[in-house]
Amino acid sequence: MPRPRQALLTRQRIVDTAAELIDAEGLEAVSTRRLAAQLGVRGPSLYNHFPNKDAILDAVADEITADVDIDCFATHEWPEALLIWGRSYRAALAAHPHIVPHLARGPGRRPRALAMADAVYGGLVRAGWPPARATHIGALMRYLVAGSALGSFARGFASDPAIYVSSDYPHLGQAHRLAAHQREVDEGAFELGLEAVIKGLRITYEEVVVAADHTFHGSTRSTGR
Amino acid sequence: MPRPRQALLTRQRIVDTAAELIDAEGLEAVSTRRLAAQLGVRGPSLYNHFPNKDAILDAVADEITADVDIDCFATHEWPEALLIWGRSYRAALAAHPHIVPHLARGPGRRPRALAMADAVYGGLVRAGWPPARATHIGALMRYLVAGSALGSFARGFASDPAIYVSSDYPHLGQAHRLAAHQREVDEGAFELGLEAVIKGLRITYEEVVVAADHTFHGSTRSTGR
DNA sequence: AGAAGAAAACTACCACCGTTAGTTTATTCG
DNA sequence: CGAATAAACTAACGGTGGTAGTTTTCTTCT
Repeated sequence: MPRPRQALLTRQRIVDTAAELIDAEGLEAVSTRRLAAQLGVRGPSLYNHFPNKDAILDAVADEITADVDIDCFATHEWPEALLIWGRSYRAALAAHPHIVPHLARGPGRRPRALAMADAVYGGLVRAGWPPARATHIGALMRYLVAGSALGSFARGFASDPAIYVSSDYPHLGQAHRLAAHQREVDEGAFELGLEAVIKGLRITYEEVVVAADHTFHGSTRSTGR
Repeated sequence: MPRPRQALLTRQRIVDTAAELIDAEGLEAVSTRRLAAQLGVRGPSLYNHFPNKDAILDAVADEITADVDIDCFATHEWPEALLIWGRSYRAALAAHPHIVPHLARGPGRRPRALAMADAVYGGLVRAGWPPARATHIGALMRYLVAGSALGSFARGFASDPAIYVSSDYPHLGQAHRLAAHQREVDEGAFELGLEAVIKGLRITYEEVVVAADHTFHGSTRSTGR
């Protein structure tokens, strides 16, 4: 089949189909040939629209982060903004957990990931956080979001109770039940962590930012508080 | 070459060589044929010692977590224990960051990972944390350790400044420098997170565990909230 | 309008991957 | 001593990401 009268593929259609395949069967199930088949086409045709497979996954990842709320950094104080952003970020990823391992490689050149990093960093610095601390906070939030959305903790436990009855693991008698409650566990752990982090950061903020500001009071530095 | 007079391979030698290869060239560089070549042997010979490639990676991962300090849960109060355990866990993984993506799939059947989960969970429950909370705390710590050891945040930024000068990202002007400071950033973020989490958990502990214990003082029951 | 060039599908490969089957020979066990 | 096991091998299977080159259609330029 040579060039068809009406193009069979679009970047958008490829991205959408890849996302469906990832959600349904996981990252490993996505091969160029399998994805192409789903699109009614042969493998190499994808390379007319993307330079390589990684670029396709990048596009999927970028799309998934499209509706993460980053405006909150312009409209809320930093602690509330972190809360809103973190929850919407996690929700976006948890809806497509299989893409998270790809996403965990870093923002790379995905435009929305960069815009997000920019908004977070900018918001925190504007609030008075020292730049290095702002970077740390952004990284820290990523750890929580990615780990929890991936479900890396509970998912790994087997649902077969026999594995955990060994006397080597006296406290893991109920561990097989984790597999069934994975979503609740990972969401609960995220909420616990998010709130603990923000509580802890408020304390640090008083010590580092507000106290320092008093020392140099009258400086032009904005504190956001 | 048939069976040699002296066996060429040992499980230990395979695991060590795999670990070296992973550290030197990353997870993707490890193929059965490549690993076998490094051992002076052909690919399929590995299957005389391991059932499949995944089992080799599991063994590497388990070895790496060998010297994580979990005794601290028997010898220290829970906040100090979390601090010691978290730091030694992170240090162990950060020494071999390329294995972290494999490890992030969960404890699976790796005995040391299970022993660790057992010690953490047992220690927290013994300290009075409700079982569900103890699970959450363990998961949360894993998120921090894995995310930070993976270097997932800073590593992803390109060292080419040109990418970040776009007016779309007004605050990322220095982002290209993150690539050079990756280790410091990820370690700093981990420390910030660890301390914030423990600060936050201390507050929660007072509210949830101590207060409840006063209410039912003298009872042996642990409370769900 | 007609030529030139780009675009989008294809087929045919390439080297590599994890894994299995079956072979040969050395060692170990009964 | 014979049988069974163990550890290496070769050969092969189906699958992978990706490239080269072909055909045809669509678009663009003169």
